[in-house]
Amino acid sequence: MPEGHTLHRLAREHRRLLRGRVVAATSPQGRFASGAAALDGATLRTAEAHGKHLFHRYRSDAADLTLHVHLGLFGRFTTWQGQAPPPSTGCRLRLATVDDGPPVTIDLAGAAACELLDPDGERRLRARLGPDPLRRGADPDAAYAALRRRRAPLGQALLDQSVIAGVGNVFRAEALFLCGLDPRREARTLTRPEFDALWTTLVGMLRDGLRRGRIVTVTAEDAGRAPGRLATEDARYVYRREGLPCRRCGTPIVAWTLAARRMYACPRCQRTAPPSGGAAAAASA
DNA sequence: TCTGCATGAAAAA
DNA sequence: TTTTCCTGCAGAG
Repeated sequence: MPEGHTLHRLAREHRRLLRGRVVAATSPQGRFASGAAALDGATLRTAEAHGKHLFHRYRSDAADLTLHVHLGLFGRFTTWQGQAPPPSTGCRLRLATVDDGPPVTIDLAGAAACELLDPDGERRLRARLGPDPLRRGADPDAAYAALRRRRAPLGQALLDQSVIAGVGNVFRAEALFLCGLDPRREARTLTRPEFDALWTTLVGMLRDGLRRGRIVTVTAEDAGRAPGRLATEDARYVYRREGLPCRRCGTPIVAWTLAARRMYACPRCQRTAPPSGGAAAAASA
């Protein structure tokens, strides 16, 4: 489930449950044994997310330590308050409070990255990330400038974390649908008004995902009922709906592989052509 | 028990 | 552009 909203939600949860708490850190699976040893007995100062990256900031004796986690496709955190079961065999990192407060245990498994970063390492990592719509001060101009530099298809450019940090496969498909944009168009042909609508849509979707804890893009009007109660497959317009009728026009949704990921779109609702050939394309369609 | 698949991204070729 | 690495789960056999 990890797109940007998931990581911001985890950061918030970890701050709420662990900020100021002393933790015991272990690596039951063993692959983060040395890192866990360094973290053991440290106090969490804060947790934050940038795109799909999560950072825990700890103070241990005199040293400051930063834990960096990227969940990748399979990673997941599991949290217990009170008694926790034994860690699963794949548990890379277990954090468990050892102070007098209420007991909290957080397990991490399947992460693509779980490492301690020094300030320089974090700087290099952050330099590769574009603006994150969920972070204060996110600069849409930087995202637009990056898109205008790319010859790659818009659908591909949107997954590039150096363009906009936090957008994943669900958000890209749904945002492009809602904005009526053809994913195959060259990113650099995007006009400023088109980009502004796309950015606004993404900000809204990410914030909504952060609030709900799940991705629901279908409006109550299009769903015909309260979207909060929709089953996952009914909560989206195009993502994983190949062959099913578009909720707006009834045309079957199409899917293809773009930049090694599945891209979904409505061939009728998403054929906005670049401004130069727009009128002719629309007339012939 | 085995297989395939998943909301990701880096390394290799 | 292809391969590889993370793990857990559902569905098939």
